[in-house]
Amino acid sequence: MSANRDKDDQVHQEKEQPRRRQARGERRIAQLLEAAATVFTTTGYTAASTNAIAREAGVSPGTLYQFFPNKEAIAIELGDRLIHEMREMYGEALAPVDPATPLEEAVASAVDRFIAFNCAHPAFFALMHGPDIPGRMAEEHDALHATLLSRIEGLLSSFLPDAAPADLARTAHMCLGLYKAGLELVLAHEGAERDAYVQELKHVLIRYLDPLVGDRLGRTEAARTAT
Amino acid sequence: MSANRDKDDQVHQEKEQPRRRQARGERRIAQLLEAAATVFTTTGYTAASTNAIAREAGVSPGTLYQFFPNKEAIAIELGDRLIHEMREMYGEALAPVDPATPLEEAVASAVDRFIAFNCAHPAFFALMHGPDIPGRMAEEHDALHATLLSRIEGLLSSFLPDAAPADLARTAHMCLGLYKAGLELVLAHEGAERDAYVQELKHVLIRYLDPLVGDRLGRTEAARTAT
Amino acid sequence: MSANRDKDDQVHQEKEQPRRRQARGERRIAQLLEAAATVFTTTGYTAASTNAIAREAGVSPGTLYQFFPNKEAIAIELGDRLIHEMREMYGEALAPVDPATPLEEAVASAVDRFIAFNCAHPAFFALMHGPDIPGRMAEEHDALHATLLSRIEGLLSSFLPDAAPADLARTAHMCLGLYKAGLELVLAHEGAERDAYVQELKHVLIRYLDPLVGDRLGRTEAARTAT
Amino acid sequence: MSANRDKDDQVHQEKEQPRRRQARGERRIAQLLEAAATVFTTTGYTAASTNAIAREAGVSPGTLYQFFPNKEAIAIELGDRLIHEMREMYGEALAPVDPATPLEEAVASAVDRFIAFNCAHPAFFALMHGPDIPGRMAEEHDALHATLLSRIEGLLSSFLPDAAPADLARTAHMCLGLYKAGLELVLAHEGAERDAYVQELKHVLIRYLDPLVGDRLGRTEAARTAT
DNA sequence: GATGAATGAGGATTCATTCAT
DNA sequence: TATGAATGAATCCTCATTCAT
Repeated sequence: MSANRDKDDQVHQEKEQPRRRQARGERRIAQLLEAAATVFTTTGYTAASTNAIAREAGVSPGTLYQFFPNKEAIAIELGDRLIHEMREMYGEALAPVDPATPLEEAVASAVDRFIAFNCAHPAFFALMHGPDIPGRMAEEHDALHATLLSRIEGLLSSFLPDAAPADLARTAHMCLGLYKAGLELVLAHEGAERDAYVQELKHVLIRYLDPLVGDRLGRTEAARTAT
Repeated sequence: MSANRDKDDQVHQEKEQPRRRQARGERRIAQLLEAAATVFTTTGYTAASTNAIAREAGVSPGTLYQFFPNKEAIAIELGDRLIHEMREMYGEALAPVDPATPLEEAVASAVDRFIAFNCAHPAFFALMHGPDIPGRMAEEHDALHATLLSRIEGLLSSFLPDAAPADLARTAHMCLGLYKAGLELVLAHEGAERDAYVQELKHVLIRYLDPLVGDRLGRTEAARTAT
Repeated sequence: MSANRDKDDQVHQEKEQPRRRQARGERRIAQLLEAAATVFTTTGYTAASTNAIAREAGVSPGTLYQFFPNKEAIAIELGDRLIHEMREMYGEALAPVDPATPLEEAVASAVDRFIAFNCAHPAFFALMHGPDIPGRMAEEHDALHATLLSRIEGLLSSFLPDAAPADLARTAHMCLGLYKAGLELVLAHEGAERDAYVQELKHVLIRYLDPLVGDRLGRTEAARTAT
Repeated sequence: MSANRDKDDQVHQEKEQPRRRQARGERRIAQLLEAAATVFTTTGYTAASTNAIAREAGVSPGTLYQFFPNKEAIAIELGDRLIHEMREMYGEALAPVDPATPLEEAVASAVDRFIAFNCAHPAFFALMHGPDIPGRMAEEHDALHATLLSRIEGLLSSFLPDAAPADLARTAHMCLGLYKAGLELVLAHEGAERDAYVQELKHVLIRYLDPLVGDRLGRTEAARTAT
């Protein structure tokens, strides 16, 4: 709840008692988004039906459409909130980092936090799970994607201050892709095996990035060491 | 009515043999699979409808069901054929490799071939594209997945002869995941950018695997060199 | 927005209660059941299609499914309502009867009422009309059947107080079977011929039951008299 | 195989080798009818599909339609053959009987034979199982029905020589209906319970008919005795 | 005759969305 | 606002029947 989001509370856009109205509305929206998260997680985004979401939220379909113009909008808003929550949890985390931090540590911490967040908010995975058709990115996922990318870019830029923007963007895309791939495997397993996959994912990212960073100190040693 | 058809006179109590197909049927099947490939590619597997496939093939829905009991069966058969074709193109490629081959070269070649195959058969991507919900792998994708995994394991085993089976399997899973992630990015771009992504994907895999191979000769040097 | 609706403000976490229906919905249900009755009567249960029922009711297929999960449910509800109506018309009729009533009279009255009811509600016949394959009783008909049987057993038990339960059940099954058979013939004819069949049906039942009752007074005389 | 059916063998309707052709055709027809019997028995007439029958017979749908113009025709022909077989087994059974035979005996014997026949040819039941809609008798069942009725009338006429034709017909209809009702119950049970139902069915018929016969000797005594 | 391919309307059911109350 | 009713096109799939070979 940073400063720029509290404004709504102060500005009365409508006459009457907008406070109460909005309060109830907010609750309904939260209710619906929670339900959506559950349904997305359970059935996947595509298979999720608006009726199912409304039912899960304990409201009528009509009510749902009072707050969201369509299914996509629900996904978008849910994504926004998740991003927001992420930001709250980790600050502008993944954001520029003390350049002195070893890459290893930065990556490991980022992965751990990402994964923790995903486990806490399984809907995140469902929303992140890209387009069925490469190239055609649906609006829902788009926003989420863009945000994640920019955050990853932020992180990377502190390690690769000299990289060309295009290269940075590409690297960020790669990292996100690799992360999603790893996450899928992580979520598909449990216990020790899950931990092992987490470890592998870290290796992948560290080894991928390490040579790009290269000349910054003697960090390369780390990447060279096998499991 | 050639001689070998008059046998009917002796009343062959025909058992439940796989009904012999006519040439026309074989053609229809090919046609339907081609149509399915198109539709899967265009809309993704989940959104693809059997009616759409039939329409694309220029036949009635009933005809489709004469050859396939359901959508899943189409995906499975299409997957089988693609795998088969892959095998024909590359032999038991990706299969064990001359251990003297440098990792770099092996990975680069495998990626190039995989990608070439995917570009030639875009449906492959649609079929490979995993489950919406992690853990719940549908039968359609399962077969394809299993085959790919075993091939990758084959390739890896020549580089990691001493790895424990569980580790080998995990590594194979990772490689496949990474590959799929990279492929998505590759397919989402064109021209020089696409090539750049191909290169990145190779880096990812090589750097990920290199330390695991490690002790085999002085191959590590390669991985250390940045783009 | 009357007072009792503002309670929402306290956020009643509404559980999975049987969603309260609106009057309109109740009307639609009645409408749909009426339509179903018509279609069942016209085409028979098996051949009746949900789309046909919806069309007959003048609504879209979707509307039908808002109230009934499937065809079976329609049949069951219709059956329930018919049973209910029957009970209302005749009280716990067919239920135990003054033991002094002559069998003849009891049967005649029961048959007359049953037939009158069937003529008023022809769908009853369609629903009663058993399984296509003996032994495999579908749920729809089952409930109706069971109810009818228990009512017949009730009637019978006042005449056969000493019968073993198994015999009573068997006799009830026979009576129901005979009744259905007779009903079919009755409905297939009109006017005087119909009346004649009604008479025959009564004879059949009376004569079948009379010897079972036997020792109760000199009732046997009746059965001995021919048409 | 009475004399009037062997004629086909002697009369060459077509030139060529009609013998072989017809022979093969007859075999196919028999094959198809057998398959139809199986399918009708398994799924009921309405639910039986021509494709299923062809499959069961091990031939293609096309072949089926080479011999029968439609599903109905199959049922009709199957019914005819069953009737024919019945006639062969029991001669003009159920046909007029030595008037001295006690009614009891005649009915019991007829029921036993009918039931035996039904158990040997379960398709008979499926075909006999009347129209879903009273009054609308489909052609398939019609023929079977008519034949059965005329046979029952034959039987009855020896017991009721003085009955008006209309009464005779009505009584025959009743008997057939009662029989079908009883058969359903008989087939729905097994072992001792089945036998009990057979016994009940006999009682029903005997007691129903006895008073109609009445004046013929002292037969009434039998009917008066309870189980 | 025999085959298997082909049809296409029709079946049950779902779902995003809109409407009347 | 909130509700539940209403929609209708779309989904997968079936089946009696016809057609080309």
